[in-house]
Parts: sequence; C-alpha cells; structure tokens
Amino acid sequence: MIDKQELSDDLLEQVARQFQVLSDPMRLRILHELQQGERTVSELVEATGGTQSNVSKHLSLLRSNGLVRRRQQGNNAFFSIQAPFIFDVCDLVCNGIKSQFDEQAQVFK
Amino acid sequence: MIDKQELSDDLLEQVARQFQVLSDPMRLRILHELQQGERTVSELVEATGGTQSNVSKHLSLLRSNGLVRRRQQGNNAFFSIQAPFIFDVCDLVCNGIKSQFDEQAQVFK
DNA sequence: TGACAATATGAATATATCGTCATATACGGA
DNA sequence: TCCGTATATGACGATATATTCATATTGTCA
Repeated sequence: MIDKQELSDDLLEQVARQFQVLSDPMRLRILHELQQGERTVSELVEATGGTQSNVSKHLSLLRSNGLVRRRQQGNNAFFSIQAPFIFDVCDLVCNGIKSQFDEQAQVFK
Repeated sequence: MIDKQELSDDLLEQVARQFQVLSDPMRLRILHELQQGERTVSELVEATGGTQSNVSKHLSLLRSNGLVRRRQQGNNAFFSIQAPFIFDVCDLVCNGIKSQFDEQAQVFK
C-alpha cells in the first residue's frame, strides 16, 4: 500500500517518465495507429508520414518503456500495443482539454 | 465529433503538451500537494523541498497550461487545482505501472 | 517613506530530446 | 552467395527543458 501523504521519489519518477513517453505528437500518432491493430514499421512510416529512422526510434522508446511489444516475422517487425491503459489516459486528457476549452468559452458568453 | 481515423495535428499537439507538463517529478510533487488543498508558494517550497525560484517557475508553467489557478491575497499567492481530471490521469498511469510490474513478476514465477 | 517578506523573472548553464543522415544488421529470394 | 528489402543504430546539430543565482516586483507594516 502506498502512503497517501508520502509519495516515493521512485514512483514519482516512474510516473513522470510515462508521461514523458506520451508527450510527443509523433509517438501519439504511432500509438493511435497501433490502436487499430498490429503494424509493421513500414506501415507505421506510411501511416504517420515520418521517416523510417525516426519511426523506428520512437518505437524503440515506446518498447523500452513497456508501451508496445515487438514480434519479428521474417523480414518484418510487427509492433502492437502492450499497455492498453494508455488509451484511457489519452481519452481522459482529451476530455480534460475539451472541458478546459468549454470553460474558456464560458468567459466570452 | 472527432473522426476516429483522422487525428488533427492540433489536437495531437495539445494532448502531447499536457503530457509534457505532467512529465516532471517536481511538478507532480506540487500537484500532489495541491490535491490536499490550496497552498501558498512558500508552503509548496516547504512541502516539496525545492527552491523558491524553482517552485515558482513550475507553478507558472502549470498555470499557463491551465492545470492550476492563482489567487493573490495580500503578500501571498495561493495556488489550487484547476483541472482535477489530472488526478484520474495519474491514477490510471500508476495502476498501469503497477500492472506492468506485476506482468514482469509473472515471468519469474 | 523605509524595511522586510513573498513572489516572479531574466541570464546563464547543464542536460535532454528530436530529427536527420549515413550506415550497419538481418532476412529472404534468385 | 549476392542482392534487395526491412529495420536498427551511431553521430551530429538544433532546440527545449530544468535548475540555479541574482535581482526585480509587489504588498504589508511600522
């Protein structure tokens, strides 16, 4: 059990790290594409409009942080979502942004 | 309604930005303290162990991104949570980390 | 008004991150 | 074995971020 008052530095850093991984538009684009299902690197390059090298690096980062998994088959590397909870996280943030926006709109009503 | 296939660059960047704001341990510490209620800068300095200047800058960033609000009273600046949804976001991530950890543990069972 | 307390901010530095280019590696087919 | 395709990675430059120090600003009170 985690003490409610005391947050360990370690947990804090882990959480911050997860947010850090999610804090890049290209990585979000990749994750969004993977939400539709397993994809090869080439498919992700195609879908996101990024360069092969760049997409590959983002995938490597996502993987080393446990968000995606990798499966090799022949010449291709298939990536898929390993941590589906991130989509709930993203949805929450989207809704949060939306309600912030709505609040702002109230000011001008 | 947002098209499920097509994510606007703009939304993507906004979401990424929110994650970016949450991706720092000191800011998480500050937010966690504010979860207990409104605090002055000095109180946050005390609670987090950061320097005054540093805490003040983080607060400024949190505020410009809509996560906290500021209220001035006399000589003090009181900060409080403006976007409570971030705690749901953090909880999700915490649980996510926990289950990743548990999965890892399974491997060694 | 002068001195003090609380807070904010500019400059400087160190470090991290992103993207690109070139190249390395690994695999399958001819 | 040689070649083409798919993917990964090291080096590099540009930019962003976090932290600290010194100082500016603002408000209170005597």
